[in-house]
Amino acid sequence: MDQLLSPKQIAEAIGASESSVKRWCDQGMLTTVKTAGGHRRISVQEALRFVREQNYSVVEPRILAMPATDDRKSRRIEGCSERLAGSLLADNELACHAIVSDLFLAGHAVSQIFDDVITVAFRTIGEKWACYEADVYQERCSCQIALRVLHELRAKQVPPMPQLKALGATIEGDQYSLPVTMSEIVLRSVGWDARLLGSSIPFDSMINAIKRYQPGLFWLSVSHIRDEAEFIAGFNRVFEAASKTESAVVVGGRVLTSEIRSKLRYTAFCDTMRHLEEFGKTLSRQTQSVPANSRKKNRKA
Amino acid sequence: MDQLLSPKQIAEAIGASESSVKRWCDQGMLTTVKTAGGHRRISVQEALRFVREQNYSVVEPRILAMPATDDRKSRRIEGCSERLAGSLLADNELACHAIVSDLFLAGHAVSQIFDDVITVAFRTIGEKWACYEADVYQERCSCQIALRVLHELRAKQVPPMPQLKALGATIEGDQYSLPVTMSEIVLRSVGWDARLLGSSIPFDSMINAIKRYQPGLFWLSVSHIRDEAEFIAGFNRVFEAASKTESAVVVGGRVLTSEIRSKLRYTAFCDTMRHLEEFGKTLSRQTQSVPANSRKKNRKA
DNA sequence: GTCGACTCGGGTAATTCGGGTC
DNA sequence: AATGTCCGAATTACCCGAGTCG
Repeated sequence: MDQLLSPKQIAEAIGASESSVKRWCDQGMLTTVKTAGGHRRISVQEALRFVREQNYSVVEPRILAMPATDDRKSRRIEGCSERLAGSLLADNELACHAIVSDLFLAGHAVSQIFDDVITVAFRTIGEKWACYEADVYQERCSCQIALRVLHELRAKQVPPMPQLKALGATIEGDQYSLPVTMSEIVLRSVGWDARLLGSSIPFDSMINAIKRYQPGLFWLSVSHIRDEAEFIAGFNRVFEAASKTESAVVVGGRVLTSEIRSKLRYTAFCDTMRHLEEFGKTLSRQTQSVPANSRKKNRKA
Repeated sequence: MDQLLSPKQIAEAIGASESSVKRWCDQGMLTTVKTAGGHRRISVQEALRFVREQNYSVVEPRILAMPATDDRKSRRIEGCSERLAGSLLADNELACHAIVSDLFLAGHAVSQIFDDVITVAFRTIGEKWACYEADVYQERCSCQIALRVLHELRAKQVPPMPQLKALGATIEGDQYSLPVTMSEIVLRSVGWDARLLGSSIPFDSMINAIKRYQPGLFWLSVSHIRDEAEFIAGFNRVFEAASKTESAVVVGGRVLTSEIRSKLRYTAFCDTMRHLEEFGKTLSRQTQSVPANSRKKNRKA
């Protein structure tokens, strides 16, 4: 468990430059181990000692603190879902932010981070809950933390262009805001000006919103259905309204069995965030090129 | 995340000279951390706390990552609720952030911003909704925006000290997350390490959380009651559990009529965020001074 | 063994320190 | 009493070709 960290990681953790850390090592303020090739390696304990004593300062930006810190592995997707689940259950918000933000900065697509890390972590938590190893409040508290992480991620995205409107919501009685928020961020990552109406929106209100905004895309994340017949009827009314404004309708959610889906009319069903990303990308290319009388460049590759 | 700034950057941000900042640091008016080489570093939150308390004006808000406009006019509370309601209904998220940031920078207490601006704005929206001048989706969409604004505000607060634990939640069936999130921020502003469990938490789960965390304060924001008798019974069970761990129990919410309140046992009922702030301040002084065998200074003036 | 990412060393430019003075 | 400016010494940040890690 005693991980060794490189000067660069230490530098990131305490918000200093790499060369400062190297200098501190060489001055003996920070005890190092050397690899065969002469690279400096610092143990987590030593780093923490340095932060606390040598220098009465705080570890601020990153993980250093509690969770088993990581190597370049923090840039890899593998293993992150377990670490995230652990940090969520341990109520370690800082670590959760660090895990996701590292992956994002390393260039992973948000859809991938969501599918392979966040969704998996919450599946793990859900299983523990089913086995009575975790309480409801832990799951809810984890959701709160995750929402804050998502908000921060959203704030880091480049602002969308306004000509590609998308609207999203969950149906009445469905309070699960995590998936629908992830969808919003995924769509924004591929150029849509996606706006979340919110959770638990009545079908009639969705129709009003579609009429007013005339979005190119309307998405619905369904995690809970109160009344199946009512849902099917309401949903198809939404689809009709969307047809009139030529809005694509995308649905997702694991409660939508193929049996239910067979009774629904929609433009696309997305199993994963990756699917949604692909669909959003394709549709935006079309939407952009077809009515684009004004000769505008397609956004960057 | 929360990065550290040098005295020069702080000086630039608030339009003072570098040596003034250094002096303030040395006098303890600004809490600093030091690099191994003895250079001062100040966190963004600390800088914001300082300008808020000392009524300094921020010349370069971007350095402190604030979306503020900081016109002189926008520092007054009056008129802000109307502007906020307008910006929310117009879906202008940036403007909403700016309104709140300006007030925050100008030094208004968060409790005041919540009571006199955000709550009032949502009351306005609610009235429009009742008169069919606004749709459900607008109200929900406004909530989404407001939640993001609140999250950002929360991120700008100085991190709480861990010895003052507080937990909060809404009861099962109550999905109104705005008031309970505002409560969290208010408590954090007066020194509590407040954590929101989430919305719609079953009473049993609250009791588990109280047993595990043993918070000094437990708060409940009640915006909707499904079954009155059930609520009263469940709530009083929570109060009992809280008594065993000597946790204060605070409730708020306009659906709690005096008739219902008469059947509840609690430590305090708070009508407004200001009340909550006052109560939180008083209780934290007690909690802090009573078990303080270790002679520690009360947090600085 | 190849390869991309990281780290080494060392040099240089830009900041910051502390103190004294206006 | 508080602020702003100036200074030599020390510290930190940025850069880059060669070597190392995984």
